[in-house]
Amino acid sequence: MPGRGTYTDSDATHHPLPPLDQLRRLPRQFYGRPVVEVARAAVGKLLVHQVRGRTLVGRIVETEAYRGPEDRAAHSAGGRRTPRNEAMWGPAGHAYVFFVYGMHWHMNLVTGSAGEPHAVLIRAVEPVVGLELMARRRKMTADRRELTNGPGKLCAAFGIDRRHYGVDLAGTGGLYLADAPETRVVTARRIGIDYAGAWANRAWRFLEPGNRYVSRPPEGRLRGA
DNA sequence: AGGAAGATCCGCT
DNA sequence: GCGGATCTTCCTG
Repeated sequence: MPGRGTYTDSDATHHPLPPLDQLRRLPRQFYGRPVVEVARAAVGKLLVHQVRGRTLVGRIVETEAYRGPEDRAAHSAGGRRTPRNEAMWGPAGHAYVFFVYGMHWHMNLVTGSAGEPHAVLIRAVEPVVGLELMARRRKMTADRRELTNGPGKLCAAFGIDRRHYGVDLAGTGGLYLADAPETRVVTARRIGIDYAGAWANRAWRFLEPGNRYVSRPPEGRLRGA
């Protein structure tokens, strides 16, 4: 068993991280900025889920910014406000969780000012703590990159679903982001939104180059963010 | 009221 | 690489 505030060998990554008992929850101001800025800043930060005495931590290695109502790729495109995407209009620092393809959950960070339907999709994390539980939920061994290398996969591994719709990440709940050192970030086109016309070409995907948990390597030459 | 599509994943070839 | 899974939401494509 790991001691308090330490990582086990199997949990260790090659990145410098704060001790487990000193995780600093990111404050609301982190989210209350322009969505593209938050998407970039979120890469390298820690996704933490503490529930029933268990702690899961993942290092965010890939995000995407969605900026409705102009952004045609966003669920808030055109200002269509429904019970499903309602959380996008809410205050910064809350979670927008949605269900797609009849079986997958995705998690977003609501950003900017209330009334601006902007959000950051968390597309991939590098597992850091709680790999055993993640592996059990994902029905695979903990050494595989498929554990958390996609937006639906990481939600399955972390047990994130409808129960987390709208929760306050900057409050006192068990789901939140924690601070971690900056890392290298590059941009790319967003994935799976080819229907969005010119908006599909925006470089609003942010990722840590070379990280094996990135859902899928970007096409073409990498551009620094 | 009905159908189509979806910010995906998985297993098979 | 490809197609099927699976189901909620939204618009009538």
